[in-house]
Amino acid sequence: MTVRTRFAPSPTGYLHIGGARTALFCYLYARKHGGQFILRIEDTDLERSTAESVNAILEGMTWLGLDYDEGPFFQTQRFDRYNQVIDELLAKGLAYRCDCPKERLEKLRIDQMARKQKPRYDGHCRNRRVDPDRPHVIRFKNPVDGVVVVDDLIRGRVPFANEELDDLIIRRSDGAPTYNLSVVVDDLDMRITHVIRGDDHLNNTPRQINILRALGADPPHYAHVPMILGEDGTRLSKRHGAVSVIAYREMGYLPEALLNYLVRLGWSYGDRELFTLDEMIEYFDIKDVNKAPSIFNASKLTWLNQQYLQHADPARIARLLSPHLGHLGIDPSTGPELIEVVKAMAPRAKTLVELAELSAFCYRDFDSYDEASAKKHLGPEARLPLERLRAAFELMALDDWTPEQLKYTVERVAEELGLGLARVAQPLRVAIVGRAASPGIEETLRLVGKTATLRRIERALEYIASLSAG
RNA sequence: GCUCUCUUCGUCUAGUGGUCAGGACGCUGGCCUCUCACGCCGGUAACAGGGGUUCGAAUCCCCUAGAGAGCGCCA
Repeated sequence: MTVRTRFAPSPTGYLHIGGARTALFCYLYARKHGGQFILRIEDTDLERSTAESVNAILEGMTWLGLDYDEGPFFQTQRFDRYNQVIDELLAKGLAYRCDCPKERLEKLRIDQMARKQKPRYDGHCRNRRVDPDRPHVIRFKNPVDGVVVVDDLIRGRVPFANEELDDLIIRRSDGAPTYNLSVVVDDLDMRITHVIRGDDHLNNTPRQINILRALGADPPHYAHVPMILGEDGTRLSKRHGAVSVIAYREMGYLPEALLNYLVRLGWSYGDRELFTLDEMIEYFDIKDVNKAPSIFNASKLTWLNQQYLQHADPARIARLLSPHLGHLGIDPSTGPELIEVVKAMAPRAKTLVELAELSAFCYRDFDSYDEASAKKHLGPEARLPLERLRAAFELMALDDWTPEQLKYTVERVAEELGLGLARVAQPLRVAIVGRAASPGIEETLRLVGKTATLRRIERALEYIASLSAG
């Protein structure tokens, strides 16, 4: 039997970090076994489901590169099928109509809580005849005794006593089927072999198995992956900052970095930290996933992103960087070749956003000097080196404005003045970049270009003069 | 409250009866060096607690504590 997994988010928000990891695990497991990965949108909650959320989820999946073989399927388009199954259950006496008013249910719950019992439906309508023409819901007749065992690929054997379960609603009074029913029917119809999903569904699983059995089907394999928690150890939510996958794209993260981070959350392969998607597929096994929840650690993600930024194809990074430069009001076509800028700057940036900021000096004059850098390198003693550099640069032909010539020129000026290279290169760097950090000085000069270099040296000289005057 | 689940450095993890408890991120000392980043060498820091079983326990059993999830006409 070929492996078939599915990712089944409900479109009530963006694709979040936890969902993305579940999707990744489903994807990897299917790919590893040469099976199929299916996307299903669980939108039976008409109240909260939105088209925007569907788009956001699709966008997230596409960005991450988690391509699915079938779908997206929408549960709202399968209501007829669910109702057919519900009617079948009804006809076979495996489900029943219930018209218990909400007040009764509410009172029941309060009484049970008061008696320190788990709130459960008491089966009041199990053997009553409820008029089909009056408002009612359909409940599944859960077995009253015995044990359901969830044989989980990650948790192991988890037995549940049927007496802990109650007769859950499978069709609402408005005729819409509920989650537990539609999931079961879909997984069955879509021939899902491995249900890989969040930990929060473990308690639902025995109910679903019971429905499956009532339908005469064998349950699929289950794997419940632990949750991802925020820095404070509570369930990841908006107040922990960015939780949507798309937010990470906006913050300048690479999809492969996010994927790499996510796969290592709850899973490992020896001491290995870096994985390409193909390597993940090769090494991943759902059985190796940890049982304990893990805390989302942004600094490790950032480190991974830097690793990928360092080794990614410059042409691709250039493409991804353009919009971020745009946000800063920079048009890359107005300056040095973007790909050259990327080659020089990308290894020093942690995100695309940072890369854009660090690269801005190549395209426009900076606003002001970094205070500490100016204080350290643009004192009176910087005047002479800068003047000599200006003179030397002025004499250079545009054709000679190459890293080799520039390096030679800077070194020569230092030599002539009997200064260490740092005493010359650093003032120059602050003069043309605005701060004391940049690629090698010759590379920096080349990117800035002759005109801007001379203009900025002039500015630095004025700055130095203003210090002694002021 | 009830049911289920989980528990190794701050964080992600390796470990499946005998290890100086390993790696990674972070933090940190140093080297490299025109600066930054990278890289390299080093440091920091953990078996939740208590009982057993065993010659020997992070590893097996029990209890306690803490954490998470579920208990909806949400998914």
